[in-house]
Amino acid sequence: MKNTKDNKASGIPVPTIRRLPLYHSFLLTIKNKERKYISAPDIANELQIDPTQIIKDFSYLNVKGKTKVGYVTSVLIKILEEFLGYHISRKAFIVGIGNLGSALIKYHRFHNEGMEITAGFDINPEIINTKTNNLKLFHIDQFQEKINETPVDIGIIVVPADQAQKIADLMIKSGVKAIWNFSGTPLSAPDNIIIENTSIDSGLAMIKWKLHENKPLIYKNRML
Amino acid sequence: MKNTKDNKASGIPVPTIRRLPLYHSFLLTIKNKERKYISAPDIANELQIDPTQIIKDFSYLNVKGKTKVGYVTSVLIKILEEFLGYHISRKAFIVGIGNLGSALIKYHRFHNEGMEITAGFDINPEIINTKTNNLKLFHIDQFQEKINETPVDIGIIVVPADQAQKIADLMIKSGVKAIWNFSGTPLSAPDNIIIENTSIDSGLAMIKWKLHENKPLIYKNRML
DNA sequence: TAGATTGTTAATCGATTAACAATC
DNA sequence: TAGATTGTTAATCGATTAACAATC
Repeated sequence: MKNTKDNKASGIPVPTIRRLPLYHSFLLTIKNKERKYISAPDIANELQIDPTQIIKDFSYLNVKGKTKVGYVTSVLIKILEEFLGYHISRKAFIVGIGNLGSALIKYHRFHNEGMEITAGFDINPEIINTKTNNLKLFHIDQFQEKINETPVDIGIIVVPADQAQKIADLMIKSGVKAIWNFSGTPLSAPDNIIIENTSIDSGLAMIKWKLHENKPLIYKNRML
Repeated sequence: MKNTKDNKASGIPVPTIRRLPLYHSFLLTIKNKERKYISAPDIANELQIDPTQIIKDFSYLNVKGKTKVGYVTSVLIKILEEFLGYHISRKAFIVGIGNLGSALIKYHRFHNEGMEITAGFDINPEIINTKTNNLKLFHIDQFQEKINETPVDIGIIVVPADQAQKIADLMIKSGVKAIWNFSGTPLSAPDNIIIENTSIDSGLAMIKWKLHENKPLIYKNRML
C-alpha cells in the first residue's frame, strides 16, 4: 500500500495519472459532439476539477494548447491514449470467478483500455472448464501450465483475503509483472513486481465517515 | 472529484480514513489467532505500511497503546468499528443492475460494514420485479415512490456514464444524502451532498503506466 | 485593444516520514 | 538496565492552488 517514488523518474504525480482516464472518457463525449477545440476552463466546469490543475496535468503530457482557444480535442485524445497505452494490449489472467470476478470479466472498457483477460481460474469444480462471457475457466492448478502457453503481464486477484497471498506468490513465480489486487488485503511482493490495490471498502469508509460528520455527537462523545 | 477540506474539522487525513478498513480486516485475523496484543511494527510488517504511519493513524482515534507491548487487539477492533460506524446501519438504493451492480448487491462485507442495500432499480423490463440475491428490483420510475416508503441515506450509481447525472439528480431530489458513483464520470451536486467516486479505470491506468516505465522508449520517443 | 486562455514559477497546503523523548 | 515500543513534535516531501507573464 506504500507509495514508492516510482513517479520520480518522469515527475508525473500519481494523482495526475489517475485523472487521465477521466479526461479521456470526457473528451470522447466532446469528440462525439464534433467540437474541434476544448479549453481547460470548459473541462474544469464539467469535471469539477480546478482549471489550473487540468492545465498542469496536460503540461506533463507535453500537449500544447492554443491561447484563447484551448486544446484540439482529437490531439488530446490521441496523446492520452498513447500515454495510457490504450493501443498496446496487455494480456491478463484473472483468479477468483465470484461475483466481482465475473463482473470484471464482463467489464467491456478493459478492451479499449488495452487489457485483455485471456483466461480465468478458480477452485470451484462446477465452473471449471465452462466459459464466462466467452472466457475459458480453469482450475488454479493449471495456472503455471496456461501461462507457459501464453505469457501474460498482469494477474488479477479477486479471491478472499486469506487466499490472496498464496495466489500472488503463484503469479510472481509464474512471471507475472503486475498484480491487480481486489482481495482487500495487502500483498508481499518483490520490488520489481507492480502492485495495484483496489478496495471497495475504503470508499464506503469515506461515505460513512462523512455521514457521521453531520452527527458529530456519535464520535465526539466516544470515550477513548 | 475535488478534495474539499471537510477533513479539517476533525483533522483526520483522508488517506487515514481509507486505511482504517484495512486495519480492521487485518485485526480480525489477529483476533482469530487469539493474540491479545498487537504492536504497530507487527502490523506494519504485515501490511507493508510504515510503522510510524500506523501509530499516527491510531493516535487520531485516541487509542492508547502499551509501551513495549502494543495495542489490545479487541480494543482496536472495537474503536475502529465505532469510528467507521459499522454498528450504525445505513440504508442504500442501487441503480443499474448490470454486472458490476449485481456484484455489489452480492458483496457480503457491506452488511458487516454497516450498509444495507434495500432495493435495486433498472430500466431493463426483464429483471424488473424479479430478485437478485433476495433484493427486490424495480423500474427506475418507482424510485421516488420507494424512497418515500423507506428513506435511504445512500444512493449507489452503477449506470453507464451518460445516464449518471440524470440518476444523481433524481437521487438528490429524493433526499439521498450520499452518492456512491461507480459510473466513471464525475457528477454535479450541491455542496451538502456527499459524493464518493470509485472508478476501476484509474487502477488500470496506474498498472499500464508502470508497465510502460520498464520500457521508457515507448513514451520518451513519443513526439509531443 | 480588451479579454480569455495557456503555461510556468512560486506559495500554500496536507500527508508522510524522521527524530526523539517518555515509558515499561 | 537494555531494548522495544508508544506517541508527539519537527522536517521533509509531494500535490494543489495561486499569481502572473505571455500570447493571440
